Amino acid sequence: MTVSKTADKTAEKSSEKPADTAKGRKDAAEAQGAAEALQLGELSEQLGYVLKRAQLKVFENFLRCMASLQLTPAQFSVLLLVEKNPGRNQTEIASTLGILRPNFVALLDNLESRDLCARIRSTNDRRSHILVLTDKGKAVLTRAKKLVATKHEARLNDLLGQANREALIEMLSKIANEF
Amino acid sequence: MTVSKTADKTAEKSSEKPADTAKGRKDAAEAQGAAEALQLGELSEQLGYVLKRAQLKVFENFLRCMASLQLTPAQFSVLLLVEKNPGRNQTEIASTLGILRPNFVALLDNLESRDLCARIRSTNDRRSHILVLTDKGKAVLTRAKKLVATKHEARLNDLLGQANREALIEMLSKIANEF
DNA sequence: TATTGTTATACTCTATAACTATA
DNA sequence: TATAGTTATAGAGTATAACAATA
Repeated sequence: MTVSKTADKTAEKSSEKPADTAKGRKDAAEAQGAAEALQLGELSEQLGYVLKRAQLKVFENFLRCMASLQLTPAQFSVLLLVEKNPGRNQTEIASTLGILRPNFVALLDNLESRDLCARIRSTNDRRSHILVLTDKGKAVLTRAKKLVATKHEARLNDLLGQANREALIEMLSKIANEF
Repeated sequence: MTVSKTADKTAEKSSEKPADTAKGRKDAAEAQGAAEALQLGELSEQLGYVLKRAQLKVFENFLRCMASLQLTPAQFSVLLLVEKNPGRNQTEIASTLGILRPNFVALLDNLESRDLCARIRSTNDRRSHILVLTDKGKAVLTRAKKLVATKHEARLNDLLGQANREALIEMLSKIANEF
């Protein structure tokens, strides 16, 4: 455990943080000695509420599965997108992921400092940086995909079943794209 | 529009913020002149990715629907939980929602300053504050529920259908509770 | 003049430590 | 000694403005 959820600053600090992000919430829920659980009531039917709680759980599980590679969901998504779209610049990769250009700089600094991807000055337009995966980046991404498939997705399949998992992702995509 | 996503500081500032949280992301995706969309590839099958994007969309829609009442998802969840569980203290309400006690103080200060809920010193244990909704709080919550039902949930039903919406919430609850 | 990458900065959310008043 | 509410504070995430280099 002890996954650094952060890890985007230019100078990485792989210090043993006191806890995964999960800890705080868990503490919050377990602090007092279980004095009769509260009634959630309509809250358990609120889409936003269950969506947010589910998202937190999924990200926590992702971080645990990726602990050996030290990849956050955001970093993994960048690597996936750069692999699938080599030759694109920072603006294109960032905006596709909903990351603002200023915030993408530190994230890329981190990946580049770990030799997972590289900025290449474009010859066509010398303002832009083309992004590519390094050999190490490709290797790490391959291992990351395997971890996601065997640990992360497998867990979800156990919980929901293959068919439900696909239906879930389809509905979430629809919400993300059309809501 | 111009919903202040924040609104938790003790002294509320209902200044016209430059933009809803959504704007930044939208700008990020539309900034450059649509130079051939990128391939999402495996990203569109990643649970965490679609979950996060869907959650952001749902929260944005929630804020728009609640603009007239100026209630955030977190504030709405507190009002719902206090209504359903009157006589509970701050620690119990906060921990059930996964909010840490220190962070719950400003949130409550805001609701109390708007006369939506009240802290009452417990007679049994003078350390704790019992939480209750004020009459105004009950009235606002009633209106909020109607807005959620007629605008927010209705939108989701249009998009997915009633049956799918229920299946979605059930799956998300399962993930939130068992993943 | 407009755009790319960048810096600086601010605000929100989340997290921990430590104080106070009560128990 | 332990707990409830609180304060102070720090770290990530996310947002905007503005600058240098380039177009």
